[in-house]
Amino acid sequence: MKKITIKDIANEAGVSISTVSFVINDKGEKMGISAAVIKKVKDIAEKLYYRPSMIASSLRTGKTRSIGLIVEDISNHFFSQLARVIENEAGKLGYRVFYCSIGNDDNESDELVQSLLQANVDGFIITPTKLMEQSIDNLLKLNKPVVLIDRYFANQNVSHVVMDNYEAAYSATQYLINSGYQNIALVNNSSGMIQMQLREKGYTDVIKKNNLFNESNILYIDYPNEEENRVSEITKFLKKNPKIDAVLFLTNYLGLAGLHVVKNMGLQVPKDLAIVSFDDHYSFRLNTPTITVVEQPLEEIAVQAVEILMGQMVDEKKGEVHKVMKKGKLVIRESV
Amino acid sequence: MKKITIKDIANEAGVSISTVSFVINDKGEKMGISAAVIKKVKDIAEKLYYRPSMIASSLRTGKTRSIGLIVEDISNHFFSQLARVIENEAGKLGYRVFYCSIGNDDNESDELVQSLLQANVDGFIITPTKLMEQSIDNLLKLNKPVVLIDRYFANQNVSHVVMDNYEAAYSATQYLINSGYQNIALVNNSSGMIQMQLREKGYTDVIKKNNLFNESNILYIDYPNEEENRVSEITKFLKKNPKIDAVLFLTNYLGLAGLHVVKNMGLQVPKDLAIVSFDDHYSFRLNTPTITVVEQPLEEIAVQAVEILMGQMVDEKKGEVHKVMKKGKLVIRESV
DNA sequence: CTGAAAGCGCTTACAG
DNA sequence: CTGAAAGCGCTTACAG
Repeated sequence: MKKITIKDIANEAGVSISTVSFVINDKGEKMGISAAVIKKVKDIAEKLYYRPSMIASSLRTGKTRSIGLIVEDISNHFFSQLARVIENEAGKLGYRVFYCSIGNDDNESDELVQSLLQANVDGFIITPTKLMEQSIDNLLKLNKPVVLIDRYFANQNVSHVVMDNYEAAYSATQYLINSGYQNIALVNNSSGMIQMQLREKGYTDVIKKNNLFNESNILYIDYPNEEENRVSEITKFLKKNPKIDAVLFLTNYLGLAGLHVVKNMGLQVPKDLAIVSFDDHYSFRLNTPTITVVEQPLEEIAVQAVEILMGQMVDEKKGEVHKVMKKGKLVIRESV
Repeated sequence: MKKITIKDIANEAGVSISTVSFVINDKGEKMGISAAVIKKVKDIAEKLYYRPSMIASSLRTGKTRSIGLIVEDISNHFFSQLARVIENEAGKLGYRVFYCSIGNDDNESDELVQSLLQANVDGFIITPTKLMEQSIDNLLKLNKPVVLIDRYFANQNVSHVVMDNYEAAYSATQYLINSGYQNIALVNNSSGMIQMQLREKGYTDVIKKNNLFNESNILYIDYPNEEENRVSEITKFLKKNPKIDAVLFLTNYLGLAGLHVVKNMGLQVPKDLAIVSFDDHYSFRLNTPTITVVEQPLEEIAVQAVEILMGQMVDEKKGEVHKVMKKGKLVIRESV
């Protein structure tokens, strides 16, 4: 079965390929093609199961109707959810999404960008890691629309959609303080990424305001890292600081490691230790007790990121930069 | 910054575009191009940051060096793991992977196939759902390489790589019997897909052999379905059949719903109820007690699926059909 | 109202 | 050892 092209249809219909192209792209009427011809062409296209070649049309127009999505790790629930919503949103608008994960080697991130560039995606949505600032600058130079999500670079003027991390951490910590905890620890990673800094700052500010600050209550876990190491680091940390009565974990995998530790050490939550984690996860809802979390407005973030990106793909709005913050939601469960 | 093409390089180097093309594709030596010219062209390409247009080369060659991957639901851990390994394997061979999820509407599955076809993928890896048999037949007619994973259609002669579901269910059930359980329930879904049938048959055969069969010990949960419904169905089922002392859950999301039920009903595992589930999941390892599971050889399945697919993409092996079964692994934890 | 033709950026058979 | 040219399947400015 050979591939049906626009030419086959033109032959069959006895018209030129231009006419077929106009009809197929629903420009028939605009180009003043007679209703009879339009119908004939459409019927034949259907009869022959004609599928336009995206490749050929991309080559001609320079557009692929696709966007590249680079996330930190697609196997992390947070990112796979995000990806799913983005795919849906983009799909509604007729855009395909090409995913990829940065994985563990930040050095490879520019290669991902290059390969998406080579695939000629029309725009990018990225959760950037530290080393990507340069890659993103390059995209801007190439005039490629880019929207960052989850984090961004403070000194770069690029559209982004993120949660209000400072506020979310501030509220979560405030909630722990209000619940009577006095030695509230923080578990962060060492990535230094801006969203992590802001979360830490939210925690620190409210803790200091309440005169509860204690530097040794803060743990940084190397990033990236394996779960085993996270578990052993947190265990060591809790053993060394027995006065800690609550912990705020700044990402879901840190929180999950925390649950393992609690389990291993036989601690009672929240009696021995209260827990709040950023990002929701299946295991947080299933755990006994269920875990209080800061839920990110994933859906809103994804929807708006796509919207902004689409805006940047039409010429008039090309230069507009939108910086959006969405509020997180403290989901109160049983762990505090 | 304009797009650099082969022509720019040819101009700069003072050679023809053919020469450039040969060099870029590492056919320079074979075509007898002088080492000096090769070096010159390569240097210029690098200096200008030349990136070949995949689109143009695809249009010309008819190959895209990409494969389409259709999974049941990318947000399910099992499938996202599978996707990740497949992406890695394919990546090693210079192939890009386009994912998509069938989601909840089986009727849309043919559209996914069509859109991947339109994107001109060179081959397909699919976890088919019931309604896809026809779509897959179409792919075969179009001479597109296809490898099915996780399940297949009994009457269709298509390459596939699956776990030995019958054996895995048989062993898991045998293990429950050996551990002294007498009223072993089975929770299946109503999809009727072959892997589910085989798992059920493995269970049934060994149960009958031991004279433990009881039809009311088998529950079918509508497919597809929401977690809440799964939880309430399982709850009703366990309440109605109080003699049940062990349950074999045939997928990870059934097992997870089962854990919710156990939690809600306040049952002690394994004292009140022993549990084994198919497919591993983070929550199974974190749960107290940890849950015994049938782990699928994900990595092996993914690797071999890619291997077979690649084989089918070279002409000589085009027609070869490989049907492969891999053994599952019973991971013994604390829930039995 | 419709067609002939150029061109997107490549690859490759052919010629010399 | 290297180049001129055809062609992949489209879109679109131009002509009539």
